[in-house]
Amino acid sequence: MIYLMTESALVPEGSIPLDDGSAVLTGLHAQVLDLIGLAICAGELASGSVMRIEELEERYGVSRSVVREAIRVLASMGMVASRRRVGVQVLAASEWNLYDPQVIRWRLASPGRIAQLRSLTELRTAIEPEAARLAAIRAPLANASELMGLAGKLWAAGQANDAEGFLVLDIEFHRLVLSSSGNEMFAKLNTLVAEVLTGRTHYGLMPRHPHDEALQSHVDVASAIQRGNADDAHASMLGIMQRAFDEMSSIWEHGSPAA
Amino acid sequence: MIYLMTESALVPEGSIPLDDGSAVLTGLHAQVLDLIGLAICAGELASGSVMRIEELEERYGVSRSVVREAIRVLASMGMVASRRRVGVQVLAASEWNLYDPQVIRWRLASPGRIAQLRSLTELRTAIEPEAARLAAIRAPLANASELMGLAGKLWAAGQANDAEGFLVLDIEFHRLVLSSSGNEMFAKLNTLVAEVLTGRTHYGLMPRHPHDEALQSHVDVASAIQRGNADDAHASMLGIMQRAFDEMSSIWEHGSPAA
DNA sequence: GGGTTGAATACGTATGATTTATTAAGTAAC
DNA sequence: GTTACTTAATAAATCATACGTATTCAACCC
Repeated sequence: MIYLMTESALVPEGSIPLDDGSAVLTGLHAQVLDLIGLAICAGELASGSVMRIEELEERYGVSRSVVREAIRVLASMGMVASRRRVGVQVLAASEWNLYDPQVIRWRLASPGRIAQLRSLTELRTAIEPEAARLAAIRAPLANASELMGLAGKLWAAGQANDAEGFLVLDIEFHRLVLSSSGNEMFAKLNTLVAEVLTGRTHYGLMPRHPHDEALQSHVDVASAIQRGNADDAHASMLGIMQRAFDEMSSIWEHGSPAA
Repeated sequence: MIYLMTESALVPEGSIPLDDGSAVLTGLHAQVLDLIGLAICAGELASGSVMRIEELEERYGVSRSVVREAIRVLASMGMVASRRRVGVQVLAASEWNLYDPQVIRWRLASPGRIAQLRSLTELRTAIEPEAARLAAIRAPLANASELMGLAGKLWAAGQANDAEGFLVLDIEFHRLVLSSSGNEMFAKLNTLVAEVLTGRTHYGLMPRHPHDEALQSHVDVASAIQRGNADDAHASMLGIMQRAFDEMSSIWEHGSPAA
């Protein structure tokens, strides 16, 4: 039997994000959902295996309603399917909603996170240069100025070897580019990008010291957006992406971060 | 009070896709979820408005568990948040999981679908050329051959003015390119692309007769992938995307499909 | 006026009863 | 032996109800 935390008086139900990227799960429903989701993504509950509601009630020591609600959410994520007279069946990974923020977090917390970071980085290579191009065309002046400011601070944090500060600024920079694209679908990928940046930093897939060219490219992106030069913005962002991909590749092929 | 269909003996719980793209919703849970989700996307339930569980029970004539499970799913999609002593609050559209297939379907069924098709088409412009590039590098020979076959049939269907046949083949062509990219994140966008292609056809945002260049571009993409020429595959797919975007733009600016 | 207390409220959780779809075994007919 | 039909077992789906618990709001006191 797995014991779960009871409600605290401090926070509303659901998940409350913490500064370090983790979160407190309040409410039995959210906790059970998290445990089952993690177990599936980690492969502990293999594709095809079935479980009964009653079995889950006992395992987690919660009531039917809590389990059922968690199962419904997992079903809407394509992770399980529940069928009468059979039980709750774990579906193949090809069925999962890989763009669901919760699924992304579960997979990044599982073995196989490296392969996922590779997929996500490839996705970024397609998205972010195009977002930068659109931002150069559509971004309000205020956003462009803020991007310039962020690029400056990012440069400073890189020079000062301030890894944590760098990460926060980097996330904010890319978030602002995505939202400045004026396209809701691009903007929605900001959580995905933030998870990738956090993940590659925490799992040692970044060079210990950011390369000067990477820092300069961020300035170039911001400057191109401010000038309204779409092609330059695209090219500079593409440079950032390719460098990020190469850095990750070389590190996971050689084992440890380069200097 | 809204009356819902009772279970039929023909199909399992959940949603069963139909040939025409629609689906039968079996199970009270799925029906209630669909009704509320649609109402929110259509703007009938405005952002910020609150409803009580009991109120929803009465409106749909179902029990508490059914309503609660639907609400939990909507909460995981970022569409509502339920807070004690307040009720269930509809969240702003900026919080919704726009990549959830169900959310995409609800939004395409709502007014404002044109704006969404525009966003989605812009997203395709970023994704599909890159997917074609990767497919040229990674696609198994069998996939490349199948793409060539599809491109041929697509060309024939276009010449024959067979709109329905064209749509089916077009969906299959783009699905195969995405999955041949070898990237799970790209592959997962096949439902999104299928929805866009279906939507723009059914809402009259396609030219009545496919342009010859568009048909030729599909052949070019398939051929480039088979030759392993990444840059050509990228360029040809980009051509398809830009033409699609321009066609949609000109139609919704002038009102009716061009010849 | 500001902080504290307390009651009202609506969600959260637990549980038992009942219904319904589905599977699989058993049976009869061919 | 295979097919078709019937029946029983099973587990999810639904309903109904009770109780627990956080949050809000207002009355109250200092």
